[in-house]
Amino acid sequence: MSAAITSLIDGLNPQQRAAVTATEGPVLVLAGPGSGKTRVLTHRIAYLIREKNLHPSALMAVTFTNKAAAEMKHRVEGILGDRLKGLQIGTFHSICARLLRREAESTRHRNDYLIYDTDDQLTVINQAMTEQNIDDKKYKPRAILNAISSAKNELTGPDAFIAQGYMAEVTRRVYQRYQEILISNNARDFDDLLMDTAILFRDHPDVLEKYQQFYEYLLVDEFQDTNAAQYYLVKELAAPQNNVFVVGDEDQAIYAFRGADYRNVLQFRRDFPQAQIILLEQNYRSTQVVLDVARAVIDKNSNRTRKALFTERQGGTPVQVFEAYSDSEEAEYVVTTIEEQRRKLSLSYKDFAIMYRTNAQSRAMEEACIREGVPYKLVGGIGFYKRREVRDLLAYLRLVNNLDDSVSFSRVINIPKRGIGKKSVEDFQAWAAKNRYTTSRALEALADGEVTPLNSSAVKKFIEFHRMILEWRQEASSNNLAALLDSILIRTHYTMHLQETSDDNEQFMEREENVKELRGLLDKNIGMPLNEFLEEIALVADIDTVSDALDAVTLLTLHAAKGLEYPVVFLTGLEEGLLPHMRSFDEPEGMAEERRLMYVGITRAMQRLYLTYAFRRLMYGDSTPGRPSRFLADIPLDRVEGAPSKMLQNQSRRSFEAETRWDDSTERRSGSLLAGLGRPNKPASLPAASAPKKENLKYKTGQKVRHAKFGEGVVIHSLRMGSDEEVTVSFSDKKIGLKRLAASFANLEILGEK
DNA sequence: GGGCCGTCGCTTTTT
DNA sequence: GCGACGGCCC
Repeated sequence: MSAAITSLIDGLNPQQRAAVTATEGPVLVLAGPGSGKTRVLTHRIAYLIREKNLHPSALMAVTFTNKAAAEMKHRVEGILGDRLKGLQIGTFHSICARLLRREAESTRHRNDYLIYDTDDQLTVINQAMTEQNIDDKKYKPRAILNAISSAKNELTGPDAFIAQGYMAEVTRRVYQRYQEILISNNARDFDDLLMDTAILFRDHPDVLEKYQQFYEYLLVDEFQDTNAAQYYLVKELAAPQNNVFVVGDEDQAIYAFRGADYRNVLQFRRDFPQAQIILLEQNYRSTQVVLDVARAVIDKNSNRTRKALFTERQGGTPVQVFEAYSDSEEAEYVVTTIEEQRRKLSLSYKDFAIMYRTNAQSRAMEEACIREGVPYKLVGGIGFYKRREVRDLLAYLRLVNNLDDSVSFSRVINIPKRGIGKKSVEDFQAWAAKNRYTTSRALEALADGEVTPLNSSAVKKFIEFHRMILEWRQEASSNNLAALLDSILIRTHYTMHLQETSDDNEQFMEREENVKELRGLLDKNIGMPLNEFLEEIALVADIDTVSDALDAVTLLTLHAAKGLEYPVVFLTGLEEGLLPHMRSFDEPEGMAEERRLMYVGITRAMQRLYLTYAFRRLMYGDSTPGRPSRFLADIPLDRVEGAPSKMLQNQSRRSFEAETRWDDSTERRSGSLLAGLGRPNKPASLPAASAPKKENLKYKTGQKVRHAKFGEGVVIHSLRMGSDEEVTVSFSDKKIGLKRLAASFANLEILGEK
């Protein structure tokens, strides 16, 4: 063994070493969080290239995000010290997208096909529904889209879709038409990228064989989050040698909603009984305290391989729990704590992450960051490519690339205003559909003077628009995309349009800035064919665009946090209905996934972990009461420390004791702060709000009250304590904050309902 | 065809 | 609390 090889496996533990060097045949690695799985993957790639003398192009590595792919490539280059020409590394979607372009002649699309995102998909769904007179009040387009997406992820095409029941029949009809429109538009949705590749392999054994021979070794990361289509692709490509290496952790499966099925891990063992199974159990990321908390949460899930995660980093700072009155107080606490800890521990802003279940929760955090002057970077939310002006201009670019894209066509045909209204566009599309014309064919027919239901002035405007696009098409062939965008901006007077449609100057400037940013992006990619540029931006994930260089706090959803790590992590909004999310209350599998989500969040923390929740939270514009998440009740008390404020500390401690103690007596909980813990319960029936009425208590949640000494405040909740009533009040004087008072002594004056 | 204004529904999570 | 959409009027 050469010195270079030894250094490749030096510093790896025996299990990691086994995973790196087990090159032949199927291998399944079950890797706990922080167990050095990326290290294993990169070293394995390097090992295959160095030791097995493999050409990089004979390797295919699938990662979960483009960011992870880029990082992996970078790290392998760091090990090998040279370029990895031809190494295929990327997400399933990006790898399939490229493959489908290369093999276009064996598919139903041309190689300049477009990739539709969710908004585009909904436009097509709506069109398909309108055409068939399906009421979108009765059948939610979004639900139908989800059903179609699930079907595709199971590799069920529109013809194989069997409808049982009325809803399914509606779905079947929409699916049928939806797919026709996509093909006619020369467009694919995300799921088609996978399904069409699978179909290609099924119907063209010669093509499949070519790739089977080309890719001698396969590696798949985050295997627990693969769906049926992806698993099919892995299995097909791996054959016949089956040099397939998959890494996953069932406890981190959090994408069932998009068709992922962690049982693929079990399926893999069944399909490859000769597979080597390697467990990575040593954690190099977190302290023992963090791991204890993580374990306490995940151990409540059944049907899993229990792993004995361990670390050599004994001890650690106890997990801090903070109970806030409102979402804004929670945010304030998080941000001021970051500032305080950053100074105390000499950390950078980028060492901190704030995590939450839903994107909507980012708002309060952002506002607090702005107030406190803490720099932050937001992952997800309304991303750059979702801005109206960016979408408009991209629609022009997409049309230039592919004039059959009816979605982009109907988006910009009247932007800026050209006097072509909704009615004209609908008539045009209906006429095109009736004649089975694609959009470009229909436009040509108009120019040829074919009889249409449109009036002559409308026809003239359509023809004019068509000509304009064709001219840009000429320009696009030079691959100077920034110049092309300039032509579009000038010819359409787009800036003027922006000015006219902006509410104020501030909004106008912001939008113009976005246009400039898009132009900058096009300029950076000078020489890149338009189609490739469009493909690239269609497949970027929010997380891909986050800069590591920027020193700022990261705000992200728990889903986006997968695979990342931070010295200090804040898990926020730990409330019933949020985490676990109310949408998972009625399915045990959904609840188990929420728990895994919590587990993923906890295990991102290297040194310090903060868990926070709020009594009241702004939802849909008004404040609604909440209760601490049931998952908090599973955390061992001796790993936890209360909030810094003395009073809240007591409150918090009491809550936790209460939770653990009352875990098996649901009845006693009603009317208490922790009512309903451990039991599915819709926030609509929150005992905090409804129980006092039932028990005929004097004070009700939300009431404004005055105390002789503490001043004015709001009742958080009230509960019967023997013959007396215990009222918890949040006083407007911040120094007083929350108080628990005995009603008979406190003499609270009721000032009215909120 | 276009602009204004009121109603409604909404939120998981994402390639 | 906000954006999408439908109804209404010019």
